[in-house]
Amino acid sequence: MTAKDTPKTTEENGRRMELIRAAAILFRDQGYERTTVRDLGNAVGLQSGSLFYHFRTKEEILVAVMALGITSTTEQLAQAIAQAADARGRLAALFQVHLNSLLGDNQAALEVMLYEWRSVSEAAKPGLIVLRDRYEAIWQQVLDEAAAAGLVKPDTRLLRRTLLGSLHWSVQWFKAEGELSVDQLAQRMLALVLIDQA
Amino acid sequence: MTAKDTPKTTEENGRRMELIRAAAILFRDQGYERTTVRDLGNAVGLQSGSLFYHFRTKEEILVAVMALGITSTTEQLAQAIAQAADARGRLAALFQVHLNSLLGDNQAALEVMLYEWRSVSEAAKPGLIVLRDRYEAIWQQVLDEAAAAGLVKPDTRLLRRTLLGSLHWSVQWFKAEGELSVDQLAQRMLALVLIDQA
DNA sequence: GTCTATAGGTAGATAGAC
DNA sequence: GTCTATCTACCTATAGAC
Repeated sequence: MTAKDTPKTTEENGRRMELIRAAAILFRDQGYERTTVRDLGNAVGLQSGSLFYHFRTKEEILVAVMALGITSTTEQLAQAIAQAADARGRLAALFQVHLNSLLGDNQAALEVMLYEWRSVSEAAKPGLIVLRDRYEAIWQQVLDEAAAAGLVKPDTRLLRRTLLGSLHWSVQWFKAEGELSVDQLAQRMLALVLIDQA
Repeated sequence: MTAKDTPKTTEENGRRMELIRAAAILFRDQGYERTTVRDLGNAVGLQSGSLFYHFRTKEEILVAVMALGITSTTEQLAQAIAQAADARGRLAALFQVHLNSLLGDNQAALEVMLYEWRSVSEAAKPGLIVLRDRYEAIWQQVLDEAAAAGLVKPDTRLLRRTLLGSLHWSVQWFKAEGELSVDQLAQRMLALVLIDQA
C-alpha cells in the first residue's frame, strides 16, 4: 500500500498513471486481447510480472483506461460549457471538446472506451456506465437547451445518439495530417446539424 | 477441391456458408480474439480440427464474414435504389437498408466488419477496402443527388461520414424489443437530416 | 517496487486414421 | 469430410529473492 488508499484518477501514483496512458495507446492500436502483459511491461520498462504489483489483473488496467478517458473528457466538457456565453456556444463546445478528446494528441483512452466494451467483465460495467451516463446527461441538457432556442431539431434524444455516433466514427477516417484541423471539423459538424435561419 | 473452384460469397458451399454465418454471430457477441476455433466448431457441430479443411486459418473466416456483410448489404442497397421512385426515395433507402442490415435478424456480419477491423491482417485489408468503397460510393452518389434536389445540406462528403457513423452507432443502443421498429428508426433518422421545407 | 522463474492453462494449427 | 490426438507456442498470473 502506498501513501494513500484512494486510487483516484488523479496524479498521486505516477507509475500507475504512466501505465494507464501507455496501455491506452496499446489497447487502441492493437486491441485489448492482442496486447499482452509483456507488451504493457515493455512500454513502461517493466517486466510483465511487475505489473501485477500495480494492478491485480489485466482487465483492471482496461477499466482504468476507460475510466480515465471518460472522466477527463467529462471534466473538459463541463469546464468549456461553464465558460460558454450562450446556448450556441455550449452547443459548439460539445463538438469541440469531444473531437479534441478523441482525435487530439492527449487521448487514446476515450477510443478504447468505445471499441473495447465487450472485453469488460459484467462486474466492472456498472461503474463505467455511471461515468458514461454522466457525460451523456450533459449532452442531453445542452441539446435540449439548443432545441428550445431553435438551433437544432426537437428530437433531441435521437439527436444525441446520432451525433455521438457521428463523432465516434470520426476516428476511423480523420487524418491529423489532412487539410482539416480538429477545430475546423468540429465547426463543420456543427454546421450540419444547425437549422438554417431564414 | 469440391465441385467448383470459385469460392464466391454465394451458395455453392453449404458447409462453408453455415460456418460463416455462425462465426458472424460469435465474433459479434464475443469478439474475434475471444472466440476460439473450438467455439466455432461447436457452433456447427464440428471438431476444431475439422474447420481447417474449410478454411486455412481463423483469420480467413473473419475476412469471409466481413466480405459477406458488406457485399450482401451493398446488393440490397443497389436493389432498393433501383426500385425507388425519386431522389427522396433513394435517400430513404440508404437508411432503411443499412439499418435493417445492421439491426435486422439477418446480419451480424456487417457489425463484425465495423468492430473487428483491427484484427484483419494488412494482407487482407485491401480486398475488403474495395468492397467498402463500393458501398460508400453508392452512398455518395445518392447524397449528391439529394443535395442537388435541396433535400440535404451540400457538404455531402462530410455528411456521408457523419451519417454512416450515426447508423453504425445504433447497434450500441437500439433494442429490438423497444417501442421503435427498425423502419421507424430509419424514418426518424432521415427526418433529422432533411432540410425543413418552408 | 522490481526482478527471475515458472506454474497452469489454453490457443491455433497439423497429421494421419477412417 | 470429419475425427482423434497432439505439437508448439504463448498467455495471465503467482512465488519468492533482492
